[in-house]
Amino acid sequence: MTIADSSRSSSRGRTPLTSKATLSRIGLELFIERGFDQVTVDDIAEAAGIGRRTFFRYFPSKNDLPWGDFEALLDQLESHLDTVDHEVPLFDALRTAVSEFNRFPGDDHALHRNRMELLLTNPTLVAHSTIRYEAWRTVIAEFTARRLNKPTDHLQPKTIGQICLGISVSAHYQWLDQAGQSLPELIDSGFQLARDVFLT
Amino acid sequence: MTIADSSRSSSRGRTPLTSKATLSRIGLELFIERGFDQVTVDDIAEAAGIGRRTFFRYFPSKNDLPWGDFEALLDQLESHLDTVDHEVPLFDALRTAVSEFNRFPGDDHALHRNRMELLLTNPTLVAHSTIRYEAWRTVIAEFTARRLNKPTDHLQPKTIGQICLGISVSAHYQWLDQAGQSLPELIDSGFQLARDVFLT
DNA sequence: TTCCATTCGGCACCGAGTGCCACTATTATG
DNA sequence: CATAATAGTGGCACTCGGTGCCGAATGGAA
Repeated sequence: MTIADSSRSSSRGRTPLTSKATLSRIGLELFIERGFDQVTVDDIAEAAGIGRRTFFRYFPSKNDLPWGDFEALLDQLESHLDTVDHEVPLFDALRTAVSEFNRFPGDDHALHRNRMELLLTNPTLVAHSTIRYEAWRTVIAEFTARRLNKPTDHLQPKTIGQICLGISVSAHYQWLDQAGQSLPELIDSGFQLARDVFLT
Repeated sequence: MTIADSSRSSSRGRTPLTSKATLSRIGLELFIERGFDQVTVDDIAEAAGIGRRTFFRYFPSKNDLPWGDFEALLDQLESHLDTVDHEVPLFDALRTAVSEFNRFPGDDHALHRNRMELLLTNPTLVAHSTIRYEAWRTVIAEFTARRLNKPTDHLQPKTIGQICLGISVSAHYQWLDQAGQSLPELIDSGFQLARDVFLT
């Protein structure tokens, strides 16, 4: 078992000095404080009390730090989609799922906002995000493919995946630009506004 | 005037040893032959007969090489959109514009295919592409904003920009996967298939 | 010829990321 | 308790992309 795995139940071997979650938190703090490009991996490693080499055993790159446990959120989205009633029209199912995927309970609003500001503002992170987005799109595409009775790699589900991501991303930017608006509602609006255009 | 500018009409100073176009061609050849990650900037500089330092005066990064003169294509898209009749529904205007933007005359099909394969396959290039895409989306968003009588930074035009890009990209992937299909037609289909979902 | 603008490219440097390997901590086993 | 097996740690050296600096080379203009 490698160190990158979250839970270690097998007992042999040295105890890890830190965790992905801890490193992510420390890194995020430094990034928010000084800016992503002004923080080196050495800085993070030092702040976490580990060696630079060890850092790269927890995260494959500095860019992955701000994402935290994105996979968990993805699983959440996936299992939510599994439970959607078949009576619900595809459009509404997607709209609701994407919207709810971005509803965060109470107190981590500020943190989440800072994280998203980083991810959507810094050019390096914006570029790197494409890799994360792919998994997200796949979840949408698979659901859509099931609903439409088509293979996952068909043009239609793939396109819908891209579109949902596009709507979500552009709502995020809007959310960052203008404080006070609810992200889920912005996403919902995005779906509606897009539909308006598609109806000519 | 800097070296990055395409035409140099002012006469003073040393004559440039090469050009962006030449460098792009040389780089692309090497990338296709050996793979993007297997070619270093030193390799390209050597093949072009210039110093490594000079390379970075022509291109800000190795990642920018495969794109060639993308700006020219963008201008083309923009000026095409300027001439679209106001009677044409927005959806059709976008569908046609994006589709035609990806119609390439005759003989550079193979080259364009290789270039796109590189850009859409290599992770580094996929990541870097986001930067290029932004300009593309802006062209779409500005047109849409004009049409809808809304500010460019409004949620709707931004979202439409993202969506058109998403449709285009997913059609590109389809085009790469299955030979023999026309890219413009795939894009056209993508728009239609997306519309189908949006109509529930 | 001299001046000036502009390109060239070597050099030294930085930061991300990797392969290698010895070291250390921890648990299982005899 | 001793020892083997296992897994994390981190130093070292290296590659590669990218940048700042600065002097050398080039070619038109005065």
